[in-house]
Amino acid sequence: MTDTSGAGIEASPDTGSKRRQIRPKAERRQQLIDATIRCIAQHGLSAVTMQMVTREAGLSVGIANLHFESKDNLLKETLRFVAEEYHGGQIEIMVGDDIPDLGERLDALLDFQLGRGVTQRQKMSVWFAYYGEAGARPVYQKIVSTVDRLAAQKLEALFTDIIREGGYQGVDARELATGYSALIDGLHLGLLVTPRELSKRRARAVARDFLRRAFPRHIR
Amino acid sequence: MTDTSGAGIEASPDTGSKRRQIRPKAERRQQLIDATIRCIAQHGLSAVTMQMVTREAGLSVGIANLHFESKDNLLKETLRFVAEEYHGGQIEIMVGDDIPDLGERLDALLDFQLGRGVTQRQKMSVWFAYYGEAGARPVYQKIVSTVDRLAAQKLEALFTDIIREGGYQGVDARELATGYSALIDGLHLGLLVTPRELSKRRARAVARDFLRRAFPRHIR
DNA sequence: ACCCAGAATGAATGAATGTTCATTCTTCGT
DNA sequence: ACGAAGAATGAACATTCATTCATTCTGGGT
Repeated sequence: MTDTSGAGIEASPDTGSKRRQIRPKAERRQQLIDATIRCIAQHGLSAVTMQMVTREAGLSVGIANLHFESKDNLLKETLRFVAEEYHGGQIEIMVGDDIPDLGERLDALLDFQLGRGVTQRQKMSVWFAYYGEAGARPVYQKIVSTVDRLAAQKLEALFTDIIREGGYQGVDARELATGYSALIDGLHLGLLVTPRELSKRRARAVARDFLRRAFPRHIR
Repeated sequence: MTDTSGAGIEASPDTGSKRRQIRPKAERRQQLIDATIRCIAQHGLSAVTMQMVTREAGLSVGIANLHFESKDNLLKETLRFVAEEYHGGQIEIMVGDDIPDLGERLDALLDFQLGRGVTQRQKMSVWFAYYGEAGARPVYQKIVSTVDRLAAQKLEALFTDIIREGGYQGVDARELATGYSALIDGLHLGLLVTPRELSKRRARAVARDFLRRAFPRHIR
């Protein structure tokens, strides 16, 4: 699914209609999660309040505790959603046979990781907001590492295939995969914290450089 | 005070002394910043309270507002301290003439970045706690990018020297420096969030691999 | 010995926030 | 048409936290 489009992340609440609407639980949950993402991106995790989130979603305060038991739980579920969306997208590219050429598949992966628009910046903010708390919250650590480990395995497998196909010598797939993942994370950080110094184009160039140096016969 | 609650990793200053001590302002400020670092590492930035910090420091609540005007300011000054300590250490290694050999200087830099001092969970936690909020707080962004830019310049200069000395062809110092910095940041993240998957030793190996691939005549 | 500048204290205050729940409203099956 | 199930509301409540400030205490200078 190439179109994730952020579900309703950029949509604003219905304007004017004051009428109370009844919708199924699953839809409200997603609506609240989307609002939470927007709030975290705009105000930071530590400044997010329930009132803020429910107002952003165009709903009343009580509803958050109706569909999620607590604020803690809402934040937890929001992290789970973002983590699964991000890693799920990566994995789909890596294991899918849509792109038979391995070099092109690498490029598609890079596009997904560094190529998106404004929505991606929101997700990045959320991502690192949780990372910041992960040191003190085992719950967050567990959610992230679960999906992370799977993505790391798939990346290592992809690299292994590429190494075999290209006949590259003296290269360890696991070590390269670790390095590439860390590089992408670091570039995301740079884009978030020092956007003035690091443009998206330059970030892509840097990541591509890493891959080219490792797999010269596959990239460029 | 009742008890100085040795929860902190670093030993607290005076244990058992209930007597009120008068110390110069600068000393108290540092004491409070240290306590703030410990609290953020243990409980997360969003859970830190003034009461928590002052108790950790073995002082009363009022003192924090005496030496720093507000909680916001205390957090800001703590970030400034951590940022300057980290980047200052790097810069000292990069520009100092203590190590004339450029390859060895690179190794020393790597030691500093992934060795004991920095990779302590405490410092890492603090670092990324602020990164997480930086997307929504321009003040944090500015503090980090100010020191960050200086360190990036020094790193680029060091890489330029190495490229000249080694006669490496087709390598851009600026791009390499950006990549290396991002890689180090990403590895720190991995050490913090998924310590089970990424050991300190492996992180060092990955970073060294990056450098070796770029400067084969200087590393190993 | 004695003073006093200013360092340190912590109970009190008021604002902000998460959670609850009695009540209202919508929808859908019959 | 109608009633029940349950979705949605938001005022009220209890708690927690940053900040204040009247008061106490300490140590160096005289």
